[in-house]
Amino acid sequence: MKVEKISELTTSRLSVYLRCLEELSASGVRTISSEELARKFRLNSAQIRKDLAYFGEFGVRGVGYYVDDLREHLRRILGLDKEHKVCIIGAGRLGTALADYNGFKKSNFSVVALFDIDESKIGKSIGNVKIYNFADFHKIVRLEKIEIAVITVPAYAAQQVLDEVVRAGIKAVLNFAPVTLIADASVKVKTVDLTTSLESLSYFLNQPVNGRDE
Amino acid sequence: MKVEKISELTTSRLSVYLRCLEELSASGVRTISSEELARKFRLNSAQIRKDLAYFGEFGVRGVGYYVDDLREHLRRILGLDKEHKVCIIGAGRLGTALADYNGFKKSNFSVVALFDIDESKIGKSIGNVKIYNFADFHKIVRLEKIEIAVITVPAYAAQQVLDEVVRAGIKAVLNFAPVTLIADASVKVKTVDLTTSLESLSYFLNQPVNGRDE
DNA sequence: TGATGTGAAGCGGTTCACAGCC
DNA sequence: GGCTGTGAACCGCTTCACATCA
Repeated sequence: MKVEKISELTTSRLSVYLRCLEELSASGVRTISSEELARKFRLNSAQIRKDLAYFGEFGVRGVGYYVDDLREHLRRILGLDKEHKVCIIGAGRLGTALADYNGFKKSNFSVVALFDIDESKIGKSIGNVKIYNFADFHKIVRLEKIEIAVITVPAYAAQQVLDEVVRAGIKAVLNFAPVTLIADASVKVKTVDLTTSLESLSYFLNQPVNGRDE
Repeated sequence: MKVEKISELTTSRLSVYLRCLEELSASGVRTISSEELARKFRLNSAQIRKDLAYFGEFGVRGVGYYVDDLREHLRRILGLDKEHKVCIIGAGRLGTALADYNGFKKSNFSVVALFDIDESKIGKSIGNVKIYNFADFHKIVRLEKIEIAVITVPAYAAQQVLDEVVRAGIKAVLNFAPVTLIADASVKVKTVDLTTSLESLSYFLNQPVNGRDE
């Protein structure tokens, strides 16, 4: 085990490993070697071992890893053993779709608020999630102990929204607006840029040989 | 100019550069140096020059790049000078949100079909986009000349859907299902994994110092 | 014996620094 | 003089290969 800075590449893979382990656990597998895990899910065994070794010695030589044990370790490492409150800013199509998406629940994320500035939307609900006035953002964040913000507003408004999010003390942001956002280094902003993803795909459409899933 | 394999990192940045140039062009800027472009949009000037140099010599020494000229070059390189037909498989919340999203139009993508297997959805429309029976997938792909597929079905169905997509001859896929998909190397699959993105953010919530937008 | 944990090598991408050209 | 295009240096991540240990 090392004391190094962990890259986002590693943490993303931990999330993938966790998903694999959940699948294995559900189908009754008790132990698995890095080799077998790699073969089953198209990963690299050395990378699995190295990623895990950043955080401890979870394996048993000659045996492999205990599936349920490792799963719990990963959940703890990723901070998924505690619930995290999430808000979504921008109650458009994408924002409401995400608010309604059940897939986050098993990771212990719960969407507790939507925000918008459109009077006609404020006060309504999407599923159990109420749409609040963005003017009340700070208050609701404090009240609900929101830790993560998802930004689904138009590009032109995104930086302004992010500034407000940072001012409210939120340290983790998932941004869907197709712009590069600037924030203090103490705030982790991850941008999911669908336009860039598609445009990048478009390039490879015209190439003789293509790559595969990454 | 080199003849090398272009990485997805490069093509993604080209998409970003294009967006920057469109903004500059709209505000009347005629020429720009890589240095200034980098400063304005938080990029790296050497990287801009190197990325562009893979495709030609677009700049003028002592001057910089002609904004409109470079923009058109990038549009052509990314294949955005021609329209690309897109279909979305899975007419749930996310699929319909994407079908209704206008942001792709200016990149010359047009969503021409949604697919589902749910009888109650088939035949309906989201905006101008009709929901078809997935059983008719091959026929509609051929008829509409669809080149790109977006997968927004549940995880358990995604691989099966991808296999069908590949069989229909589609070479570019954007996948939102939280699973690693396996496809032939001639097909480019890009996965946008929201669960992994959030779980990765969750990790950084508990860390003393965090990174910034990447 | 068999699989982990890990130093070392390898590789790809980024940044530097400057020759070359407008 | 100023900025591009690019070889070289650098850096970080991935993969290899093996000493180590249950």
